[in-house]
Amino acid sequence: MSLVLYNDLTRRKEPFVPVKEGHVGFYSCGPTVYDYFHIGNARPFIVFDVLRRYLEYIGYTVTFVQNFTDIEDKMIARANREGITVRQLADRFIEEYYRDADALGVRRATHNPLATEHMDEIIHLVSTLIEKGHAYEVDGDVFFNVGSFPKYGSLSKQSIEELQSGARIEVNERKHHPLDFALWKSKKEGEPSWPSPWGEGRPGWHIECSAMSMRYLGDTLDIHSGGTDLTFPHHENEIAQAEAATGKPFARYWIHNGYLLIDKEKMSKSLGNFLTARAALEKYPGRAIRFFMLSAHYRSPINFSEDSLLQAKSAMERLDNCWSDLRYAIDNRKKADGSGSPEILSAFTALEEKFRAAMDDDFNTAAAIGILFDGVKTVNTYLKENEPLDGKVLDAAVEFFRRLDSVMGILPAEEAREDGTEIEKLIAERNEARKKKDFRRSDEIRDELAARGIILEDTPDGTKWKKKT
RNA sequence: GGCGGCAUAGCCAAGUGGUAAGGCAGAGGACUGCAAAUCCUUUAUCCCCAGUUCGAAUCUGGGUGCCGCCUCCA
Repeated sequence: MSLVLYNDLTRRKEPFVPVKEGHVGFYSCGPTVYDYFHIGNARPFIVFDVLRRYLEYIGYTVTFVQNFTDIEDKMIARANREGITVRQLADRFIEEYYRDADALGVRRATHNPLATEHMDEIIHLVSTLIEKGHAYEVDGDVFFNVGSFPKYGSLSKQSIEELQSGARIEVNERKHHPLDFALWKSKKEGEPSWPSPWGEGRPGWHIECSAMSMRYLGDTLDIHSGGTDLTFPHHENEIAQAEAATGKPFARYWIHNGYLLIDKEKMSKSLGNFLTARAALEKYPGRAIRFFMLSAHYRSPINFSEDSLLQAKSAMERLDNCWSDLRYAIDNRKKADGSGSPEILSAFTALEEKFRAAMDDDFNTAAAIGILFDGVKTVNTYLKENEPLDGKVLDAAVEFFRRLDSVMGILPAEEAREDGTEIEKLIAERNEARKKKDFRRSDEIRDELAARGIILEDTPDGTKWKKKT
């Protein structure tokens, strides 16, 4: 049993074999930091974070690189509009990116390179392309010569002619061919620029990813990922730039996540039908959003809706309840270290194997979540039907969830237990009242706590409390 | 015009040849002072048609519907 993933290069599932045994170089296209990212952008961040975690879970050392595009038309436009520099704009939204990504449980990348900090690599790559006859300069602009790269179109499975026939590209007479794209743009009034052999200017959008990915991961990456809308032209162009320069395969596996739809339509900034992740996070817990994203296969489209998010939230709460019941059992319920109940221990082992099989099959997170819930059922039933509880089983259950969650990242963070002295006092008072059958008073206390977001549960072993999600 | 995706219960969603995971919601029951949580029971023949096969949601062909890429876009 080993990892198989769907490679867009070949349009089929392939066994995963990295260039260097035991190591994975993984590049994922990151955001242009001109605004908050929207919930559709959040999908690749979350989904590829899980892929990265899974690769680590099965033993790989992963170098995960995700860029920030910090120089680009929209950056310039917005900075000008706000009367700040492009640098200031980038700094601000990089910070905002981290804030939202953190809230969504996305682990920090190994490297988050910035285009503006890799001008040497970019210029060097452009120069190489010119030297090798794959690019040409026109008055300070440099274009990639698509005709010089026969493989062009191989990722999107389109020939140059086909791409061109449907194209809605503006005619630019300085280009030799309509599909030629800019590697370097000459400076225009009011734009930041960098010196280059072709004069002052700035890089085109596609070149940074080729330059920076190779800078951190070598000429051949193991995995390159991004949203499916990047397949053409962005990724096609990345391949052309990199392979024309190095003569080596640029990335072994190309994986693209499906769109997030809203009202059955693609969510995008240009359509204006977007919801920022920030706004979504004000409405739903980050873990619920994450759960929602993982509840479908990463290549399928998913539809974002109030209802979907509420469903995800309820489902997540079932998981949370089980987890907190388990912790409560360990802290408060009598336990004995017994034989370890072999049947249950092996049930956990079997479930983890199923989890692995699901994830090995092109990262089937939806199936993986199903297995997580099989674990929930196993634990709940065990907690209900066994007395005394066997410490070994409880520990195995915790271990099971911890291991799976190291990949999924949807369980609540281990937070320092907050001081519950006052809550405990009220609970004691309520239980006194209950003993005297003064249910009016006891319900009053329960309502009072509920208003503060504390939910009580009366169990045979006493009253437990938890905070509302 | 070229390329691609999707169609599974009220809702979300796995499953890609052997008689449908999981979750949400609903119904009934157990437990509870009442709740909450939990457990038990219960809810589908897989868009349509034709074909291949002993056997198809799963393969083939033809429809229908929805979505996307070919332009900045995750």
